[in-house]
Amino acid sequence: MQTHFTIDCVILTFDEGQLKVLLAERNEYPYKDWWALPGYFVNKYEEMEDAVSRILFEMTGLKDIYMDQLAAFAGVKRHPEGRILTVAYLALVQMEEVKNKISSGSTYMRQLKWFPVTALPDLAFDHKEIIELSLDRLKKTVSYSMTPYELLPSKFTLTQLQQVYEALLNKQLDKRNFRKKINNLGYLKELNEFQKGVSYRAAKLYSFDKKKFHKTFSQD
Amino acid sequence: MQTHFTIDCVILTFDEGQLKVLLAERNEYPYKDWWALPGYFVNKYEEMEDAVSRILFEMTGLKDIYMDQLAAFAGVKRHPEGRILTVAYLALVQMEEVKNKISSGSTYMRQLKWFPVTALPDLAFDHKEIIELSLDRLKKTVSYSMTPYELLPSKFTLTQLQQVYEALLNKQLDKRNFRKKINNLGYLKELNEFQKGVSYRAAKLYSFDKKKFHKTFSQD
DNA sequence: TTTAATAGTGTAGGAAATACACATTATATT
DNA sequence: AATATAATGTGTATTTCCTACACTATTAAA
Repeated sequence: MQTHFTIDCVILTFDEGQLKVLLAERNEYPYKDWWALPGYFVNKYEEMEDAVSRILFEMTGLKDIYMDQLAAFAGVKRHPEGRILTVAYLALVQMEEVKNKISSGSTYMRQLKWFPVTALPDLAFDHKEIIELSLDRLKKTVSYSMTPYELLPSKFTLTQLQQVYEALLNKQLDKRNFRKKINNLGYLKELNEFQKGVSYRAAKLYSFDKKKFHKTFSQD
Repeated sequence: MQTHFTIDCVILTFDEGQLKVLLAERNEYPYKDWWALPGYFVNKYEEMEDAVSRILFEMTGLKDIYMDQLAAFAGVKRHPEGRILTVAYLALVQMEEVKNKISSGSTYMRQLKWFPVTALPDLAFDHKEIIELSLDRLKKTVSYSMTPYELLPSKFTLTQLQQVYEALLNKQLDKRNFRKKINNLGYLKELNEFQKGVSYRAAKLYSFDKKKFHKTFSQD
C-alpha cells in the first residue's frame, strides 16, 4: 500500500529574548487560512534530503541550512483525504542571517511570520505536536553543545547567550555561575566591540570559536 | 505523489555479555535469503503505532513491547522497485522474557536469529545503517536512564549491569566507581538472593526500583 | 587443601556545581 | 551638572561529584 509523503520544516530562532518558530499561512484546503509549518510534498524520484532543501527553499526562500531529522508523523486522521506521512526536520537559524531572505515562493503558502513558541496560534494538522517535540528534543541536547550559538547572531553578549540557555532549558540561571561555566568551556572569542544603541552600560560582544569547539569534541 | 511505507524493528537485548540484535532471514525478493531487520508494510487505514505492534507480532511473535521511533529512511535507491519509505522503531528487551516467545508468523521471513552487534552478517537494504544509528542513539541516552535495565533480566548482578553500560558506552568502567555511582542513583533494590550455577563466589542479585526512578525524574 | 575465578569494599585528591551581593558604567532625565 | 535608571561585571566558600587505585573474601572444582 502507498501513502502521500511530505516534509515539514520546524525553523527556530532566538529574537527579542524569545525562541521563535517560522510559520506559514496556508492558501489551500484543508486548513485554508490556518497557520502551519512550511512544508510540501516529496517528488517521486527525489532523495529525501534533496526534498528537504528544495521544500525549504520554495516555502521560505532559505538555502544552505542544516536540517536535522526530527521524526515521522503518520496519523491516519492527520488529513481528511487519508494518511499523509510527514517527516519533520528541524533547523536552527540566526535571525540576522535570515530575516531579509525569507519569502514564500509558493502560492501554496500566503505569508510567513515568526511566532514566539510560548504564543503559538492554532495550528493545522498535528503541527503543534511537532513543534513541541522539537522543543523537547532541543532541551535534551542543549548543554555544552553549539545549539545555543546557532540561534544567535555571530556577535552576541553573554546575557543574550544566557537568555538562550534559559529559553531552551526553561529555567533561570545564575549569572556568575553561568559565566564561569561558559568561560571554562572556552568556545568564546572575546571581541573588542560593544553593544550599541542601549541606554545603559554596553555589554562586551563575543563570538563563537568554532575551532576550539571542534577541538574539544573531536577527542570524544 | 505516493510512496510505499514500511516499518522496520530494531530489537536489542543483552546476552552472554554482549549486545545482540534480532534479525530475520528473508524469503522474498529482493534480497531473498539475506538477513534483514524484521519489518513489513503498513496497511492503508492503520495508525503507525498500531502497525508497529502488528508487524512486530507477525514477524517475531512479540507483544506488548514498548518501541521508540528511531528515524525515517527514504532513499530512492533503497529498493530496486523504487522508493520505500521505512520508519525504524527501536525496542529493548530482556532475553529471558522473550527467548521462548520468538517465532516468525510470516512466510515472508524464514527464520529469526540473534546476532551480536559487533558481528553482523551482510544486511539487506540500508539495515546496517539503521542498526548503527540505533546504537549511536542508545549511547547518547544511557547515562542515568533506565535504558540499561530494559536489556537485563529482572534480577541481575551488579557486574551484569556494568557490562551493559560498558557495551553501550563501548568503554571499560572501574568497578568501585561504577558501584558507587549506581548506588547514589538509588534505583536499585538489593535482594536477598544470589546468583546460581556459577563455579565461584555467587554475586548478590538486584532489581530495578521503578518507583524510586520515577520519583527522581518527575521533579525534572 | 589448593587453585581458580569472581565478588566486594574505601579513601584521598581534584574538578566542577552551587549559593550568594555589590560596585561599576553608560545613558537619559531634570 | 547632578541624579536616576538599568544593566554589566566580578569572587569566595561550600558541597558534591569524579577519578585513580589494590587487596581480601567467598565459592566450587580439581
